[in-house]
Amino acid sequence: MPKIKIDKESVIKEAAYMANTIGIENLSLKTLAAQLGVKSPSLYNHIDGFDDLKQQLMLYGWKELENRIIEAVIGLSGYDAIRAMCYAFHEYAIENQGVFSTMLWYNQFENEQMNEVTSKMFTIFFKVTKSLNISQDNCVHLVRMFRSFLEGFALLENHNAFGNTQLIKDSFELSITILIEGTKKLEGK
Amino acid sequence: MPKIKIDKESVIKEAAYMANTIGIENLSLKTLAAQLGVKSPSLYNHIDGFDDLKQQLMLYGWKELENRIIEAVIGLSGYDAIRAMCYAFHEYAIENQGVFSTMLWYNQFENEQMNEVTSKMFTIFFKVTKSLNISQDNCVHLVRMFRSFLEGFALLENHNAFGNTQLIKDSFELSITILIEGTKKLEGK
DNA sequence: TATTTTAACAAATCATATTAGTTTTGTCAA
DNA sequence: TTGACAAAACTAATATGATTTGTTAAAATA
Repeated sequence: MPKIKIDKESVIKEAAYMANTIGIENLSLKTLAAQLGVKSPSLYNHIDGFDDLKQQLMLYGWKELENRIIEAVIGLSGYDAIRAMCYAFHEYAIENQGVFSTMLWYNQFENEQMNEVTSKMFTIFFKVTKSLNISQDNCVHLVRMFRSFLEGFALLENHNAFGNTQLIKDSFELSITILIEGTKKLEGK
Repeated sequence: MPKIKIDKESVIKEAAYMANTIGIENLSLKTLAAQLGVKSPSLYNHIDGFDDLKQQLMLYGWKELENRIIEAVIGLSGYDAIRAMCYAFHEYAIENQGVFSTMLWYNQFENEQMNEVTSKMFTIFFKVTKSLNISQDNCVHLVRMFRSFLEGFALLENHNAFGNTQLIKDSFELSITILIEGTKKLEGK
């Protein structure tokens, strides 16, 4: 019988899948290894332990999200582009709850890779806001504002912190509208 | 020599202190017990395990924050009140990082106590927005928007996800201004 | 084919949470 | 004052999962 073969990519992809389906809090090296058909020590040939796995998941997620955002923004500009990016962010966060939670939690690892991957993502945002005749400083503030709102909203929604499910879409829509209206006031400043 | 005596309150307070100083991820029953001068099994006379402890921390935090918010809003009304509440929220979240992270993470426990304690807090917010001649539905959306932004911003700031430290206060200030300006557009709707 | 590398494995170790059962301490009623 | 009792500490044991170590089999390379 041939040995089961895994590699870094399959480990991370399976971990992402499991995190999204059974929840990040139920993901362990033991269950992940079992799912892959190996024993948990074998995972150490591909990752550097449990914390490293979660960091990999975080990087994986930011890259995936970046792709989604790039796709979403194609052919759009200005406030339409901003709105589309926000919706793409939200959609990804809701559809990939497990991975998204690592993206929230493991942004504290201030290494090269991390800064690179998130800055790359928010650079797209940044470029759009700069096209709106808003000062560089204010663009930084705006990106932070949108990012804070988007991460906070998705976190709360994923944790069922909002009551009525139906109204959540309305809340998101209205919030984005308010943020964009507010942003318009910064034009020329 | 008399035995060391602890009770539920001292356990939770010490846990809160430790979470805020050494970080929630370094808090364990072992270290907490050591800090209190007892052995970890003794803690089970006062709490129901580690998960319960974190849930208690979460409740403790929301109650503390509620008090801060109430204090902050005294004598103020309308948008001044909203602004003051936002600053109080931010200040608490930054000064109590460990406890705040349990408040973010453990809002998924959808039990009575939890709903009660957060709804109580956001009811204050809610009352202020209603005084602004904004429809009930839109008040719900607004509270969610502010909450999302506030939790997201503090999460990111606490995790050093923003670069330049100095500009963070400016980002917060500008963001609140934008949110409030946007809110004004809902008056009469 | 012979050698080297890769990566899976079993077994052992470590850390922490948790449980079970024992002992100490203080309280309160007889 | 004393003896029963309850509360809450303790020790010892168990369970689970991460991690380390050392072994081995398969695959790759020369």
